[in-house]
Amino acid sequence: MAVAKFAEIKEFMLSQIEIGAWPEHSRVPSENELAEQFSVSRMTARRALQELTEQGILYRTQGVGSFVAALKSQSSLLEIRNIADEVQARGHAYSARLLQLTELPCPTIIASALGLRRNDPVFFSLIVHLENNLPLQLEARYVNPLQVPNYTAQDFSYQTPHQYLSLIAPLTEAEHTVEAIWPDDFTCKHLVLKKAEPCLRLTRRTFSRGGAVSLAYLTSPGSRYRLGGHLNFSLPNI
Amino acid sequence: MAVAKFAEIKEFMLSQIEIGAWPEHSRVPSENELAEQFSVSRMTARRALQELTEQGILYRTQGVGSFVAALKSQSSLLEIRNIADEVQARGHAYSARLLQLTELPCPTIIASALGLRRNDPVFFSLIVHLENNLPLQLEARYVNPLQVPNYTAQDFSYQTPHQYLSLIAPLTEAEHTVEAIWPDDFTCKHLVLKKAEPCLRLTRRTFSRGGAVSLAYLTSPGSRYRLGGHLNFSLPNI
DNA sequence: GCAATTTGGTTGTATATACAAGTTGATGGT
DNA sequence: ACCATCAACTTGTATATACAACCAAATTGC
Repeated sequence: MAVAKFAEIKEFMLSQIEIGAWPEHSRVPSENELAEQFSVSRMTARRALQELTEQGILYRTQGVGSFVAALKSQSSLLEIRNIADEVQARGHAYSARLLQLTELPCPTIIASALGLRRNDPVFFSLIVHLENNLPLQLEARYVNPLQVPNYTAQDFSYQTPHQYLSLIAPLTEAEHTVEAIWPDDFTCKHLVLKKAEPCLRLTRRTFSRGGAVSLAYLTSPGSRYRLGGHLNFSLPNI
Repeated sequence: MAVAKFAEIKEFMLSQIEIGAWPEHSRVPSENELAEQFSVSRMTARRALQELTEQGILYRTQGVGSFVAALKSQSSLLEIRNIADEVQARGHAYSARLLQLTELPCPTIIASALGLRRNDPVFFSLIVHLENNLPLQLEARYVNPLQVPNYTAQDFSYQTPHQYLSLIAPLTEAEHTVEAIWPDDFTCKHLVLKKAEPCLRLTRRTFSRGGAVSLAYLTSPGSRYRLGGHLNFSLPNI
């Protein structure tokens, strides 16, 4: 068997969800309906539903049916906090200042991280995120233009890069490192630090189905920001 | 059916693994053997094996058999790096210096984190972890004596608290926050920092089946240490 | 001795069937 | 109008069966 039948059904259902044909919380075909549509036994259709449920794509209720789960928890493992949501969750005012949004020749380090070649065009954005008009985070982000061709046409005062990228290239994987650094003058200036202080720098590389999407450096003053919640460490440190 | 048969088989297998009857990488009964032992069909026995495999408890190879997975990945979601392993993985020499290991009255903050009452007895350890004799991390840890009554009797030059706790009270949950801080004089002294520099402080609260087990403050110089790999953020920041 | 083949055991996929357990809505009767 | 019952449908569990894919060791042929 070239590819298993239950896998075909999964692929079909995933595509329906991705293109929006089956929106969040909408009902998906029952085991019996899928079995008939795909000319398989109920147990095979069931397996597809089952595995999608285990992946957090669907939720099911005995006696009721199967439904598309909320996208945000499409993969709870990959849930990444969006700083705008964080700020608003605290009841504070979120705003952003776009400092730069251009295409530039790709530096070597970025190229290897994004699977590009040196001096290939790459998109770059530089944004300050503010909480109650106080700078909270400086975001420097490189974006793979092959994955997100319209990146530079976006209005990032309306939505954060993270929000936009989540729509265009849904996350399949994310890689992070966290460092404590001494900010350079440029960073100090944009974070409005009267004097230098320890900063937390989160380096985040995100992947979608097609490969690496973006590499972001998120720098926050230690006095104003900390990472929290459940962090899980699963790969070796450097 | 009071409890599903496949669940009974899972419980049995888990208990065998937990008591050590089935060590790591040892072979477990095949689908057919389990089916016969429990008087169920092969498909039911298969389900037990399958689910344990999805949980990372077992690994299976077609044509060969099913085996107990390495304990460290017993729950990949909760895999927490042990600094001794990290250092040794880099091919460097790991050592530790035990500065303090006592019982003391529980401070208020610690009490609420561990589910104790203020001034209840709590264990406290203070350890410096060294890489090639250079201090890499200062570990201050409070341990719930109800969960780990023999904590103060351990020899932590032989194994790290993390290793010991993993044996006594296997992790079911972990909560972290990461901050960039300015180290105090005490920390500077024990990390042998000639002058103060930004430090990464990881606060880690671990839970076992019975509840909160320990609260650890892990402080490392930014120049010598960074957190890396796949970090997943699933709960709100402060 | 060595290589090719066979054999037996294992996991992987798929089917047809049966019944249990839960939800919902319709159909009643009071 | 209200409640109880029932019918239809859903997911959950379990079985018996069949064949495919794969691996390791034994057997066979040379």
